Amino acid sequence: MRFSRLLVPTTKETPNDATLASHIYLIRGGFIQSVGGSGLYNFLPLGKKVLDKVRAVVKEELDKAGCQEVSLSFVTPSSLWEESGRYEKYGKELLRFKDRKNNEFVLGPTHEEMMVNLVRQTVKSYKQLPLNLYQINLKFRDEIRPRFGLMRGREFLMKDGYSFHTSSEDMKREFDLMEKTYKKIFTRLGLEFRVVEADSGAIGGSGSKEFMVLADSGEDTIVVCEGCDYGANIEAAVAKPKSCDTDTEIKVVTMKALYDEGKTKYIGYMLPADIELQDVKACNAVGANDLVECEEQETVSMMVIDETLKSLQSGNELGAQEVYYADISSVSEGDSCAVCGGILRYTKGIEAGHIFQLGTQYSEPLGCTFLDENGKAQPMVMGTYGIGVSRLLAAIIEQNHDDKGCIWTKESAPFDLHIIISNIKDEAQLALGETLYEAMQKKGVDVLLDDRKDRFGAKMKDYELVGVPHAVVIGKKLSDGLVEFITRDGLIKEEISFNEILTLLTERF
RNA sequence: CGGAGUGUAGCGCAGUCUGGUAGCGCACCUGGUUUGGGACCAGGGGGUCGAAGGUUCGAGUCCUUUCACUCCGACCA
Repeated sequence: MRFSRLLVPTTKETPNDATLASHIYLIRGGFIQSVGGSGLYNFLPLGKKVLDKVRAVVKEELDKAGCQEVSLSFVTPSSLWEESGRYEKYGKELLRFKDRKNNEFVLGPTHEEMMVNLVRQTVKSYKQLPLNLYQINLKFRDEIRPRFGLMRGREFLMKDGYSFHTSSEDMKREFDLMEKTYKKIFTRLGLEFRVVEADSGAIGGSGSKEFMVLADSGEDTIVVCEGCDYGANIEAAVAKPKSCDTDTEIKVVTMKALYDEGKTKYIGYMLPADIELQDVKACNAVGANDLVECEEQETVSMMVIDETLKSLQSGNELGAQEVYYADISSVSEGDSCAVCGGILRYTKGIEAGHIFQLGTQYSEPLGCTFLDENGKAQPMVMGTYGIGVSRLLAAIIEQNHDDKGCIWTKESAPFDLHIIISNIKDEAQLALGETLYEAMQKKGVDVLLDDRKDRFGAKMKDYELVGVPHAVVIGKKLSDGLVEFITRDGLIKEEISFNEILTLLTERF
């Protein structure tokens, strides 16, 4: 591609709403364009190229693991969501609308219902299982507060996969396979990441793991062990229980739990005074949709006692109708690892992937069953696996940038090689540039030739902003027989004889 | 949903207090000079001032209503 023909609106100025490096450089580098704010973006040619490259890596690894790609209708009849019970539960993030015949639809924020519907209509026998289907398609979530560019847009590209099994053992085998596959994907994309234990959130299910790209700007706090590879989202992290005895000081935190149809309950949470209540664990412990803070209550309808106090507290003296024990304590930095006893630390991560063991949570209400060897109908056991593909672009830049711009990794870069002709009026420079450009193209290297009339400085700034891994600069020193080979990561410049540059490029690419 | 703020050219902003025919930088177009770190000179195009209503001889500016967006918090791939 010739730069002079490429639509890359790079800018000097940073957009005023951008605070994150990935947001700033994706806009400034002309990869994406904001659509009237509010978390919607157009992908310009460069952004689309990167998106396609990332998508290709995801697809390749999934296909190798035996998954099959499909594409589901983005617009989904509301009736499917009513069947699963999520039409009520999902809340305002779900964009609902009507067509001209007044039929109700939703714009898919995730596609469990749609995929289960597809499978229940086509799969009837245990002989057809297991099955792992996925798509890489648009999702829409009407986020309360979209921000950070591609990190949290309302419309985004997501890979969502769903597997169907005859038993939970087989589902767990697939779950492990997906963990391995995801690790390969993130490794190929050149990301530093950590697989952590996670809370299952609104999608539901039991075991779940998140793939966290490590970056200081990440929105999630994760707990990692210094001694072993234990890692967990702070919402799900567990530490080695601290020993408690009758002298341990106790506190009770009162919260209001919100349930379907506007029902509320007051819950008392009892835990050691020096440990903070972990909200997500606390919410899960009582099966509520949400917890809100409230005034202290004289009586509560339910008392949840932290497991560390199990042998010491009965809870009866507090007058609660029901008493449960659960892990509701949060993990602090410096706590001991439950696995190896090492020291736990906090770090920040970007949630780029999430895999769940779903079980029969969707297959049962939606009647997705198969006939087993005895001809008996059984609900399929499911797993679900997601990757935020457009978010990955942001994650790659968060992890790979400097104060000049993007530094794309090999498998994500919009081009393999960037050739800069310093002054196109210099015939020798122009001729060498064209020669290299043609030779590389013939070889199948995706090369960008900066043949614009601009001055050297402007071209160099654009190169640094766009962030292709390698560049050749053909400039002033050509009169001494030299060109420059640049590695974007670190901006390392090597002077090469113009006779040898073609050989070097041929070897490297 | 709570708190704060902003809507004026493609982008970034001034002008609003004190009403009087729309301005700056970047970008864009034309011509010329320039070519190793976002060039310079000269000329040029581009706006129902977020929307609706009101006050006034006259509204970007004052009043009322409304919409949108941004930032800070509680939720999420």
